[in-house]
Amino acid sequence: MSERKRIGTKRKVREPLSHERIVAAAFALADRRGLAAFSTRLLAEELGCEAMSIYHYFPSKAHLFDAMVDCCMADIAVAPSGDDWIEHLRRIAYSYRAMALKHPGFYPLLAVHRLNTRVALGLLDRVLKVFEAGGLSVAVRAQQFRIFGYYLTGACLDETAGYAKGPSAAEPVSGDEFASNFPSIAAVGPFFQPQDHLKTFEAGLEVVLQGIRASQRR
Amino acid sequence: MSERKRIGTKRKVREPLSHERIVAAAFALADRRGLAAFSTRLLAEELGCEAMSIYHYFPSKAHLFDAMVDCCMADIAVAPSGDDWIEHLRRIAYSYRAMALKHPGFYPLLAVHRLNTRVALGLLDRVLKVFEAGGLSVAVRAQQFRIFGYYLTGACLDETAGYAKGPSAAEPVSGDEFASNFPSIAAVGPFFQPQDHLKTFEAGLEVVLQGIRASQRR
DNA sequence: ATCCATATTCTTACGGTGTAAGAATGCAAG
DNA sequence: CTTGCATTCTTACACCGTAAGAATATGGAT
Repeated sequence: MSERKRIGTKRKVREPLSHERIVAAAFALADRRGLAAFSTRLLAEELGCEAMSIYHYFPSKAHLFDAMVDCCMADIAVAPSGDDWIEHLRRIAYSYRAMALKHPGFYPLLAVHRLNTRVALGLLDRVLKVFEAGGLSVAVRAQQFRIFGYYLTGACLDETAGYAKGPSAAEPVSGDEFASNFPSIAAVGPFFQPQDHLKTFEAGLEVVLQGIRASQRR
Repeated sequence: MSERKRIGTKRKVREPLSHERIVAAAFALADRRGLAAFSTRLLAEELGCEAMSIYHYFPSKAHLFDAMVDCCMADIAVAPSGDDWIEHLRRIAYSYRAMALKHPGFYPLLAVHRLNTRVALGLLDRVLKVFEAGGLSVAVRAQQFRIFGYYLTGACLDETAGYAKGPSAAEPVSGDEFASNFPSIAAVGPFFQPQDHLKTFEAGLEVVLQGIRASQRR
């Protein structure tokens, strides 16, 4: 129905390519089929174009991934939201997790990606300012910032690519063998369900935040 | 000088292939050149054979990776080492980190790998038994076990593939721009050196262990 | 020693990948 | 319409994992 589709009465059934449309399609493909299945040719198919057309917008697959990382980072809300800096960190943590869960297929790449674009550095800088606002010395906030990041990365990685989801060629161990050979795992199995993830994330986050708050007195 | 090299006076200059030799060469290649550069053909070159010869020992690259994961898991010491279960967890954590740092190039794969081999499940089972020894209820130990794992994964991932080491196509931001646009990162930069990693890991680990101990009273 | 069965290694080939080079097409301004 | 530029496509190359089967080595039976 859009006017641009019928200029010159030629059937131009496709939206023209753009950075935004390519990134959106890339997320759709990565999150639906997984990173291992991601390829420029499949992405082109998703976009209704040829693989090389993508290269007019991104000079390489790595640059496209950088743009996707930026898109994720820009999604994380770090605007100040109250007077308590710990509460501010808590909100950042939830926002970060929400971003990861929004892109479960792509997140494992983000978790191991070098964050040296301006967008990503800007986010890290703003998070560090929250630690500054808490009055932590430079050495302490360097340390606590990293610990905060360790926890977020590990938690989100587990929720998106963890024990139950990562790749492996080994055939699954049968239920019977499981119960007899790995009884301790079998016992906690019922508590490793998706509906428990949020509570677990919260519990760990509170411990980490408590550690950060305690570091204030140093 | 070994006797098998000169049977029949033919120059048989190469050790025969074996699971162990292939896994060792795979670690050497992955840790030296990184996972992105890892290929069966390069591995074959490292071994002095043709790529397809590897397939006599491992039915696929994924199976080889599984074997490498098992090798890493078997490296982690979980033998009981005293009466305090928290101290036991602490030792497991240090052992886990040592394993990760021993294979910095391979660890990022391990971090996102599905752990469903018997060796890996055996390790997880033994770690869970430590939580049982602490007297935690099944629901609580399921949660605390995961939090423990989140922290270890995130910390080791950062030390092996973190901010400074992951892949990215973006050209690095210049020092000048860094100082003026990302002053908070620039301030903590001097405290992001490898020699600080161990102290940071320890600090975060103690916080997590404190949370685990606190969960005992529930 | 010879023969054979088996284990080990290599050769060749196929369909996939990222992407370099340049040709074809579309479009907006003169 | 022509010209120039932005956009898209075609073709091609080197590399990847690995299927299929040929070549070779090895160790036991005769």
